[in-house]
Parts: sequence; structure tokens; C-alpha cells
Amino acid sequence: MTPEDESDTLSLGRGFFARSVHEVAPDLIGVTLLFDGVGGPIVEVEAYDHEDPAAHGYGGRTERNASMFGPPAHAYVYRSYGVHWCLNFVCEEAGVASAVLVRALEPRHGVDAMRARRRVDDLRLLCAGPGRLCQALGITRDHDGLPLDRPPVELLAREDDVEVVSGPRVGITRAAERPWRYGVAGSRFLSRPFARRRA
DNA sequence: CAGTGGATGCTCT
DNA sequence: GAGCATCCACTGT
Repeated sequence: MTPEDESDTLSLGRGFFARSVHEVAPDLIGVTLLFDGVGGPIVEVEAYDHEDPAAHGYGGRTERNASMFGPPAHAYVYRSYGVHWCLNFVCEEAGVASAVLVRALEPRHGVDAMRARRRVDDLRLLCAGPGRLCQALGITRDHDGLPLDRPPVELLAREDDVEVVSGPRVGITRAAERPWRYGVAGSRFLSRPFARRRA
């Protein structure tokens, strides 16, 4: 209903990430992530701040987590359980190790490429989980430290309002009670559902 | 469905 | 050597 006085696909600037992870994480829900044109709207993320015992940067800078200590608006990619890659967006400022883990998105662009990489047909399982998402988008260690405001990465501001819910993070043992997992309520493309409120 | 356990590579209380 | 910000296959109801 609005005139076309603004771009439909405003790209997020670096300033978007120069904020607290606790602001950035919910704001990322509904943002379209494309890697070489392949991706879709983000439906699930988790926040890890610099004082968080569950965060990789908590114990100080190491070779693996160096990107987390770098400037914001860059990728931090690490290997999980020796098998999978996981993608984070670095936030705040250089020297402060905080990041948002991208856990799931709705496959919408380049679905054929995703299916070929994953060797899975079910749309729901293509990007439902951090390891699956990276496999579908072709993200590996090679992309650790990559800037997020330039190709091959595209981040497009969300066009529609979404209902963002939060809950405990997945797969961690330390500080597991902190409700820093955010997602689209009721999305079919989550790695796992959010606990429903009591009826 | 739920629960369990293996694969696999890297980091470091 | 332990411990992972995971995924999948397999078991048993």
C-alpha cells in the first residue's frame, strides 16, 4: 500500500552490527541472508555476549576465535563437533568478543543448489540448524573473517513484520538457562520448535 | 514419536 | 585426553 519511495531490498550497513548482540540478534530475525545468491530469511539465531561463559571468546582470544575479537559486521566461522561449520555475525566493537550464531533460515533462493549440496530433498531440513545451513550455503572455514557488507554476502532488511519469540539456547551446558535464542514464532524452518506458552 | 550413540577434527582447564 | 554453540541413523515404544 505504500508508494515505491524506498528500496524494497535495503542492504544492511555495518552500523547494524555495531550494537549489543542482544539488540542485533532479535533484529536479525526476518532479515534475508544470501551467500552467492543462495539463502533466505533468517528464522533462528542465538546471542553470545562477551561476558557469556558459553561464548567461544569467554576464555580469551585464541587462534580459532580470533574473528570474534575483530571488528563487527564480519563472519566468525568455526567447526563444530569435527563435522559441521557454524556461521556467526560479529557484533559490538573490535576487541569485544560478541557474536550472533545463525541457526536456521527459510530456503527461498537457490533451493536447487542447496539440495545439491545437502543431498536432501525436504525443504524443511535444508537449513534447519547451524551445520545444515552452512552446508546448504557452501560456507566453510574459508569464509571465516569475511565482511558482511560485500559480496558474496548479502543481507537484506526485512520487508514484513515478524513475531519474534525467545527461549533457552540449544546444545550448550554452561549458562544454558539464558533465554538468548530468538526466532520466528511457529516457523516450519526452525532447528527445533520454541516451547509453547501454556494454553 | 523418544532416546541413544557414533562420526569426526580441532582446541586447550 | 576431554569436551565440544551438531547431525544422522538406529533402536524401542
